[in-house]
Formats: sequence, C-alpha cells, structure tokens
Amino acid sequence: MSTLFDLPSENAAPKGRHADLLADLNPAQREAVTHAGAPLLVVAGAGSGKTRVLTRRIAYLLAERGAHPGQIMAITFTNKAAAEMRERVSELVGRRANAMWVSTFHSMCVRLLRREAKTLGMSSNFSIYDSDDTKRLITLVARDLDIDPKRYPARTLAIHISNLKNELVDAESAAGKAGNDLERRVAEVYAEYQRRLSLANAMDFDDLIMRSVELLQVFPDVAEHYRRRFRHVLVDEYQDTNHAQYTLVRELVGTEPTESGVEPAELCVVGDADQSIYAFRGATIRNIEEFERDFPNARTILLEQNYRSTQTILNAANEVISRNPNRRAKRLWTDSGDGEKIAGYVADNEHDEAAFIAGEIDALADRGEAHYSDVAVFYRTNNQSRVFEEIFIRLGLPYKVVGGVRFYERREVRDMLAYLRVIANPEDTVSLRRILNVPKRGIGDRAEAVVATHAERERISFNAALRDAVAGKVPLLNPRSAKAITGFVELLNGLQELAEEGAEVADILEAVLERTGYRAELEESDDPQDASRVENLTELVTVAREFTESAAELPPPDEDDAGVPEPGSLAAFLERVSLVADADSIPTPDGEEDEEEDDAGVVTLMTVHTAKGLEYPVVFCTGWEDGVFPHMRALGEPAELAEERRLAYVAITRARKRLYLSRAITRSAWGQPMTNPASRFIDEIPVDLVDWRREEPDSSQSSYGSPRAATTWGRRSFGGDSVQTRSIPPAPKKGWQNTIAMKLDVGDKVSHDKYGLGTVVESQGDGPRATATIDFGAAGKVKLMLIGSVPMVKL
DNA sequence: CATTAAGAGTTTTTT
DNA sequence: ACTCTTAATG
Repeated sequence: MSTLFDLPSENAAPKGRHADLLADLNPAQREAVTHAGAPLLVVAGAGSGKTRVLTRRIAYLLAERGAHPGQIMAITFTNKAAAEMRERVSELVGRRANAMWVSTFHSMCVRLLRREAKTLGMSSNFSIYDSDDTKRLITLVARDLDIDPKRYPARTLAIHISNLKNELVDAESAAGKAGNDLERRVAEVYAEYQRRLSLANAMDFDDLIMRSVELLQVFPDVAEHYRRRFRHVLVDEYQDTNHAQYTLVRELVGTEPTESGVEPAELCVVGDADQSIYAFRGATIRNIEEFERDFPNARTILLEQNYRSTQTILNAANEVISRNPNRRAKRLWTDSGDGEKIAGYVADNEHDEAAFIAGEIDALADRGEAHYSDVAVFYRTNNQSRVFEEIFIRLGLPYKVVGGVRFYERREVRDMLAYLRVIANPEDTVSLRRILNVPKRGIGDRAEAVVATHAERERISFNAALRDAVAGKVPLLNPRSAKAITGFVELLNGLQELAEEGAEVADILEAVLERTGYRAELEESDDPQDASRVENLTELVTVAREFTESAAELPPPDEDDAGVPEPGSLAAFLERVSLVADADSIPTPDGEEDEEEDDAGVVTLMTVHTAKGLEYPVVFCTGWEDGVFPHMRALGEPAELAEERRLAYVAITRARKRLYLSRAITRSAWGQPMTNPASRFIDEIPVDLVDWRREEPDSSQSSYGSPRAATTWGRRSFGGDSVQTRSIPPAPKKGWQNTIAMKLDVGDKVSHDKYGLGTVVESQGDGPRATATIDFGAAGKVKLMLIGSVPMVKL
C-alpha cells in the first residue's frame, strides 16, 4: 500500500522537490543545505534550525545531487537525535531512508566492529561494558594488582583509563609516558584491564571508538571499502566530539585519495562551541575551533538567526556567553520581537525559592498562560530536585523528574541483564561474578575468591573455573560452597538451553525471575523499595516483549551485515539496552508522549545538562548562586568556569517566551546551611532585561540589632497582610538538632542504645567530623562518629 | 556466610 | 543529609 504511495513522490520531478526543500530556509541555511564539495562546518547557534538543516541537506543530497541513501552516514550522540533525524528524513524522502546509516557514534562503531570482527581477530558477539561494568572490572583488577583502593579508587583509575582511550593512547604508550606514581599505576591497571576485557570477550564504550579507529587505520582495504560506500558523512553536535571520535570521522572520510583513487567523502559537521558542556567527559571544542585547519579548504557557515526565543532572552544569552575568552564572535537574533522581561527572584532559602516557583507555575496555569507541560525547571545538580518535589507534591502540581538514576542503572534491572549477558556470553566475567550470589545462594566472598584464584592459576576463565569447582577440581573449596556452585551452574545450564531452543527474550527473563527466586524474594520483602523493584522488572519484561514484537517490522538487514545480531534476538536486545540509556522519556511541550491526565501535562524537572537540545515556553533557572551555579569546583578553574558559562548559555536559550532566574540567599548543603552570593552569571545579564520580583532584603536595615521579622510582625498584625511572611526567618527544622555534632569531652558519661553506659576516653575534632572513643566497659571500647542520628545521649 | 556499623565521598553524564 | 562501599561481629 504505502509503496504505491511513496514511489511516485520519490521519483517526482526534481524541480518541485528542490523548491520544497529550500523554500522555507533563510539564506545561510540554504547555503548549508546546498553546499557541495569541500568539508563544511555549520556553526549553528541555539535554536537556529540545526536539525532542519541537517535533514534538508540529506534530502537535498538524494533529490538533487544523485546520492544514493546507502552512501549516507549521519552520526549523532544520542539515540533520540538519531531517531529524530531518521524520522524527519523519512518524512522527506520516504522509506528509502532505511538504507542510510543514521546512528550514534557508538552504535555505528558496534556495527562496524561486528561486521569486521574477523579482521581484528575477535568474536563478533562481544559484550559491551558500560561504565558500571568497567568500574567493577577495574576494581577486580586493582585488587589483584594489590593497589591501595584508598589512594587509587577504581573511579579515579577508570576516569584516567577512559581519558587515555579518548586520546587513543594504548596501555603500552601509557606506560611509556607515565611520569608519576598515579600514571604508572593507571598504566599498569590499564594493561591488565584490557587483557581481562578481551578474556571476557567484551569491550567498553571507549573501546568501541578506539578499536574502530584502529580497524580503519591498520586495514586500509577495510577503510577503503567503507569510504567507497559512504560518500557523505554528516556529524551532529560536533563540539562534543573527543579526539578519538574526531579521528574516526577523519579516517572515515579520508583526507586524500586512496591508492586506487577513491576520493575523500564529503563531510558536513554541525555544532556550536558555545554549547559544549561535556568537556569533563573528554569532549574538545578544539575540534570545532580547528576545523578549518584540520580540513583545508573547509567552508564555514554561521547560523545566527534564532527561531525559538524572544530577543530579550537572546540578549541575556549573548551577554553571558560573550564573557568567555577566546571565543568566536556570534550573536543570536530573532525577528519575533522583545517579548517579556526576564523575571528575577531572590529567595531566603531553597524552600522559599521552590515555593515561589510552584506559586508562579500555578498562577500561569490559572490564568491560562501556560500548560504544565510548557514549563521546565532547571537546576545545576540532581540533589536540588528534592525541594521542588516536596513542594510540588504538597501542592498537587503534576511533575516529572528527568534523569537521576536511570531505568537501566537500577540494581534489579542490572541484575537481570547480567543474567541475560551470561546466557549470551558465558565468558562475561563481570556479569557472571555479579550474579554469582544474587539472589543469595550461599556462595560467599571466600568461595568466589577461591574460584578466582583457581582461574588465575590454571589460566582459565572464571566460567571454566566454576565448572572445575563442580567437578571437584578446586581443592581449597569447601564442600558446602561447591554444592552451591553446582546448583548455580546447573541453573545457568538450564537457562542457556532455553536460549538455545530459541526462546523469546521476555520468556528467558521470566525463567530467570522464577528459577532464581529473584522475584519471590522481592515479593516476600516488606521493604517498600522492593515493591517498586518488582514493578521495574515487570517493565523490563514488557520492554523485552515489545522489542521482539517490533523486530518483525524492521527492514531486512544489510546484505553484508554478517556478525550483526539477528533482529529480535537476545544478542540484539542486549546490544540495544547497552547502547540506549534512557527508557524514561522526556515529556514534550506539545505532550505527544504520555498525555495521560488532563490536557495540561506535567512540569518537567531536570539538570541543565539534560536540558540541552530541548525547549520550553516557560523556563525556570534555579539556584543561580556562586558555588552552586557556577559550581564550587569550577570557581578556581578558568576552563571549568567557561564551561559553566556555556551551561548557563544553554539554560537561558532553552526558553521560548518566559524566562525566570532565581537564587537563594541560604541553602543547606551537606546538612549545613550555606550563604551564597548571587551567581556571577546574573551580574552578566544587563539589568534592564530583568524585572526583579523580589530582591535581597537590605542588610543595613537588619543589622541594627532588632530582628526585622519581629518588628514587622507586631505592626502588621491587624491587616492580615501576608507580605512579610517570606521575610520571617524559617523555623529551625527538626533535623538540625541531629546534624550538630554532640559535644563530648573526656570523662563524659553517655548512654548508647546498643552498647549501654560508657565513658568518653578520647574526643577528636568537632563539627560534622567529630568522633569520640568511648569505653562501654563490658561492650568494649568503640570509636563513634558523633554526627547524624547517633543512638546515644549524653548523661 | 549474613547482618550491621563505620567511613568516605558527594557536578554535570548523550554512549 | 545521604548513599554506598568496606570492616567487624554474630
């Protein structure tokens, strides 16, 4: 049916199409779409129609320049962006779009590596380790290498190894370049980590890129094959590429003709250095800044016209970002007018700030000026979401927090995925060790260590060592543990059989949940968290079910996609969940996603990072305080401060019509109230753009000694006017008493709920770090922290 | 081996 | 304040 519909339009006269594709573009956009030949950099300011340019360009390549869809590769950073691009191109060119490679860097590399696994001498069914798996493996490695986990935590080692991989430095060169103790340790761990990854038939996220680069560099014939095929390479969010990704792009398109005369492919990258907010993950704006140097003859097109925000909002954004040094000049403008002023609010504390925002949202909704779904609240760090949640719940404001702990990062989900991964790849040691004793089945640390040592000594995999344990070939193992391991191995065998018989992923999952007793354990528990865990697992089964069902509708795989998993298979499912991070969808302003309740939708709460790429009619930027935003850790580092400023720029430019900026004078952090000055970014916004609804109370007034709240209270008592309510100092919260450390001196007597009566024999420090050593007589001497809810009282 | 207490560390996180 | 990982103890 639909083919009949599609075909004529695809073959329609190019002229008609041509006009359609370019008609509603501005001159710069048009040029970006039609430019041919030399490498092209499109510097696309926020809201300047970047995605439109990319999709039109692809459509134009197909319609006007005789490109075949199979010759097009478009690379993004997120699955969401890839899906959107594919969809929008499909709207323009129909199902021909299926032959294009539109994917994230990582999916693209996985596809490449699975197809070419043989060339690299590996198996194409490798597992993909995410940062959690990576950290676990590094922990194991570091422990085996006797590295002090206090001095070199796995997290630190993982970050360093990741950075090295992003710079395409292998373990050997890392060892050669190591100039201090940390670097030598990192190099040592790096080498062993790689060895263990390969033993587990696994690659981490960074390997996907690095090995792909290696593939193209070491095997010129492979590189040529893909260059011959992909004549057009488009890269989105180019400012977020790291060195490895940059090199990958370079290898893909090539810089000069190959020996057999294949010309470099046509490259088009789109990005905005001002929106680079992932330097902490290895992204380098160098790549976009030096594009013209990297690719001689490159053409650069600047998109400055904005189709999203009011000029007021753009002016604020322009002013803030202009403070960044060494920046290429760029000024966003719009022809849609100034709009309203930015609303500012200075709150006494974070609760006051949240109350103001909730009230404001409520008022906007009442006046019919905005649906809840038009509104977003941004904060710098995830922990700031709590106060908003508290007050939104109290007021019954519908909201959704985006981000935080993601679905696929929840423990129960990861446990289940670990089972699936072991079923698909028994050599996946990290997953295997994760589920070894989950749920508890009597295989403790001791038994695990014995098996691991056996594996190491016999130079066999952990999986093989487990099977040795079953066969009684691990002498140091006590019989009880051996029996437990036998049970576990039999369980796995049964599940593997099920998978080999071709059971659906969802059914395998069900079998795991039943046979392991995982579900039963959660259902028996009376911890309310476990109830939601059961729900998450049910959700996971549903996801798996839908995954298999929708696989049937997928286009047939590429003819030379050997090694790429069968659609709908277990391997395909695992690949999907490894490379797709967000199951939680972000509510959209037009609410096409979940429009369950009334038409008003929900308010969206998220970090500024998460907000990149989104837009909302009404935006609340909260916590604009020095120390919060910009973050304390950025204050002393010019480079980091510049990144914070880009973050601020991203935040401001998300707003279409109304922008609110707020800050709190005091905010509790780490249990202690902190007084923060206004964010320097606020001072960078011209004063005439902001309408301050409330400013900082004049401190000279209150410094006269008489508490200002007390005086105003008495006088206003008859009017019932609540103007002053916000100035009333917040009532001390209950929790405060507990957060202040107990003051104990040597000789003091105490009573502890658990240890009973005791005498302080030593006291160290004060404040939140205070500790005391107390002699409880028969119960012995105990060193206790005095913070928090110590179940102890001073007598 | 499992349960509990102490300790340490808390920015952001597209894959 | 809070959460998670490691140490001590039943």
